[in-house]
Amino acid sequence: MSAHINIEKTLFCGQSFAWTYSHGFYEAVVQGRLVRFTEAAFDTEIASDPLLRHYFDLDWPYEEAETYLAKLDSHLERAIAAYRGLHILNQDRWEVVSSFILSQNNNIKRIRQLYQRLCQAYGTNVEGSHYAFPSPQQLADVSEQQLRELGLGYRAPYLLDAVRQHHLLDEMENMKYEEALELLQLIKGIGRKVGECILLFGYHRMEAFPMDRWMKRVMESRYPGMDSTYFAPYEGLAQQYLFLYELEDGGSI
DNA sequence: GGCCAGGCCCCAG
DNA sequence: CTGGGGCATGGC
Repeated sequence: MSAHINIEKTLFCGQSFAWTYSHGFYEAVVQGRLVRFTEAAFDTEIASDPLLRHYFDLDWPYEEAETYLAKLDSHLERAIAAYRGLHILNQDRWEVVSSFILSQNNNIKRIRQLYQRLCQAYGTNVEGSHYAFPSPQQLADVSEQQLRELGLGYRAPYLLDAVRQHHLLDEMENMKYEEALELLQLIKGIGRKVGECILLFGYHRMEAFPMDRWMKRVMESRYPGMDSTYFAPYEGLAQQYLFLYELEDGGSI
């Protein structure tokens, strides 16, 4: 019983677009291999694997953070009660960068579609119908027109600019937060919000606080005049709970 | 059939 | 530096 992780919410809360769920199996290609498991098998098949332990972030102090955040106010308390065990994954950075370039002015369902189409069109086949997300090298010779035909729309040139500048992603390891955010924004199509998503979901920077349309609604209605520092040092986790709660519960109660 | 989506670019002021 | 129009696409 390693994990009080909430697998369904963690995989489908809008941080990763790689996962599918059907006939009781969660499936995705992670680090080049097909990962497929049932809820019941998580502890034996996933939690025992060092690489996947890291991917699912099973060794970060979530219980401590949940307890702290739940005491801040009743809205957070409800969100945490509803989705307790929501983890921030340790995903591949390039996949996160690409995913959130696709995310702008888009909805989660369609981001997932575009992500999967890129995998099938340009990624490596891993097993059966499962493909890895294409590397920068695999996308290097793809044209803007080809990406538009996949449905990326005006985001096509943005992804290509990220391909060209993907080397930037290795330079931010120990950079200060605002500095890393500025560097990311050298890539076309990455602004503050997308940059913060990348730092949270790709670099596990918990001080990140992505403000999309949903989060603006939450902040205006529940936390007027306040900013992310209220949630420190767990801004990123608080944000993800509040985002999901707003998205799924319509900010009710 | 409009409205909306994990926004950003670009250009006026 | 701030504000707002325009933007591809498709789900609902």
